[in-house]
Amino acid sequence: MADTMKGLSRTHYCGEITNALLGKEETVCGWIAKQRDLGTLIFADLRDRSGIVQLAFSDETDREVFQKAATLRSEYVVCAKGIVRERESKNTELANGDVELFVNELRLLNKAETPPFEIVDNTNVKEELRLKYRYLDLRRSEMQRNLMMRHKIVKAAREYYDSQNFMEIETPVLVKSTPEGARDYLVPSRVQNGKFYALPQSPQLYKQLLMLSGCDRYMQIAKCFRDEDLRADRQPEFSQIDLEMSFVDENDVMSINEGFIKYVFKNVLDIDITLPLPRMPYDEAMRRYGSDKPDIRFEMELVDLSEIVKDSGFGVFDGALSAGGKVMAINAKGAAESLSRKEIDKLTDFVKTYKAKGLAFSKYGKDAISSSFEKFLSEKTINAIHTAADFKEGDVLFVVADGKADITMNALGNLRCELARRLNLIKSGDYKLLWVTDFPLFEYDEEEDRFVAKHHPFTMPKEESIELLETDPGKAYAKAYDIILNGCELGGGSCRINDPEIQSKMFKAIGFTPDEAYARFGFLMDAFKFGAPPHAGMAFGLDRLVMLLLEKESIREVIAFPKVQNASELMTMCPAEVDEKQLKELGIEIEENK
RNA sequence: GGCCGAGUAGUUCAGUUGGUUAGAACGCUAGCCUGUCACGCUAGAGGUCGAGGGUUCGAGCCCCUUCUCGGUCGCCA
Repeated sequence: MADTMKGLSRTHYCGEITNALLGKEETVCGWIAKQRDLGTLIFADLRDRSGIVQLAFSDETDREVFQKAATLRSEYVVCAKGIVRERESKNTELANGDVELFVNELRLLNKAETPPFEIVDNTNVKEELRLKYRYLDLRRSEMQRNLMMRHKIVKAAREYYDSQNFMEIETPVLVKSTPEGARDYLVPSRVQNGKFYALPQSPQLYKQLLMLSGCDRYMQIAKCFRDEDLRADRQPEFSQIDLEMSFVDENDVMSINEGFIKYVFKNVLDIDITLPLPRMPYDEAMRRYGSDKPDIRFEMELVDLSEIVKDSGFGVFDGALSAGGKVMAINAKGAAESLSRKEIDKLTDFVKTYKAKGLAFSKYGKDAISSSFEKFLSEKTINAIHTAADFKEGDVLFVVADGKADITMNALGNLRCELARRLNLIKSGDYKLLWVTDFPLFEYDEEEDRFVAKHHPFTMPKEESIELLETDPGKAYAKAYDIILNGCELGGGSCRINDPEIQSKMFKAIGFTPDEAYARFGFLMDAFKFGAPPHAGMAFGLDRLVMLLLEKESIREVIAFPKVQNASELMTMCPAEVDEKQLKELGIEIEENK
């Protein structure tokens, strides 16, 4: 039979038992992390979310307490009352390693089975097991730290946006499905058989309507859902710091929200961010970094060789250029020694995953250059390439040529980041932020043979692009902006269309007939007839922000109960089958997927 | 849907060319131990080698199928 806490009440968290309390009688609660039985002397480390305190027991004082202490095992739940005293030998590893609690009353509140893995900080247990027993994993101080960091960031968001006159408003979780964009999670309606709600991919339409309602400045810590495949930084349900503002343009939105970033970094990490953050148009980001989310912690920019190798007579280059593509390079400075021929070959496979057909290289070793392509080029061309790329002894030059410029840039952009990892160009604790602006309004969807909105169909085109909506949509640019932290998209937003005329042109450009547009977004189009203010907004990926501030590789480390790659949750084992009765009520029959 | 990687005591791993009874460390159990804190010492328990099939005199190891987890491409307005 377990003890109760009757008559005892916790006075401090374990980590709060310090030498400031010497000589005082205090009561602590928690889980046994470790017990060391020396025969007539027993020590036990007691852990709670604040840290650890050492409990000490001697058989010379209270025989009963001592015998109980001898039965303590890992993860037993106890409450202990005792006197704070100095240790005879100190533990410098612990913040409060100079004191211990000499216990005179011990309550065994609950026993525990031996846990499937040791609950220690530097664990290397497989993540699968950690997730199955997530409640045990979360006992680890590292995970407690992660959750606390997340809490602090959410708190900072509420504080900051409140100080800027934003109002937190909840929007519905059961919403109408809008087939544009990501796949929706669907929720069947029982009351209306055969009909479905969707879970929101974002509160987008509601927050725009709140602007129309005169709320002026809205924010919400919003749960969002997308039924797409997972990645290390992508979960099917995730949280956004979502906001929208009226009577503003993109400059106002960027300036208010970089203020939030500054506030978070100062409050959570005590790091000063210099404002305003740099801004870079999308086209420049692609040209210089091969990415719309450039990591500017390191150089290694793309070099366009297209002009230099024009008419070079080398089939690979000529073919790419005549198809309208680009020949571009990056110079891995000083990488010649660390990159073997074998590793360079592996990098060829790496760029192939981004649809590049191959990877040409030149390696400038000691006094000699080995190259996969220079033998096909004239000396003059070779020299021009070396000059353009600043190719010197010790460098390795990588070249990609493709008939599609996007493929060349994307492949090199990803290669650039991969090389930075391999060559250790990225320092821990380095945070580099920027805005990427002026995104294309549309991208062409080959499969559907039509333009689709790159951001979403309520994004305001740049003034000079409005007439292109009807003539040449592919050349139109949007009043959209992303905020990038260390090569990761931290958030993004746009100015929204508040003019019904522009909105209908927009729908037309993405191939919606007026009827189709009305069927999907009629409520919004109707609303916009009643005086929609100019408005703009954005959303931050909360999980990603926490992940980046903690320098974690996986978003799962900062989510209490995350899902794994096949979108199941290993602790509760959902999704799961449901009762026949439940299905019947909903009028749903399951058909086996072939 | 495609590609790549991993799966061997509770945990993390080793396991040679296919060859005797599959090992180590930590954890766990028991005993001893007065200042430990990665306590120490002694002893012990613990294995469907992810699963199924095949090749072989013989499979943890080779072949096929499959499951699980991770990474990634597609996908993610």
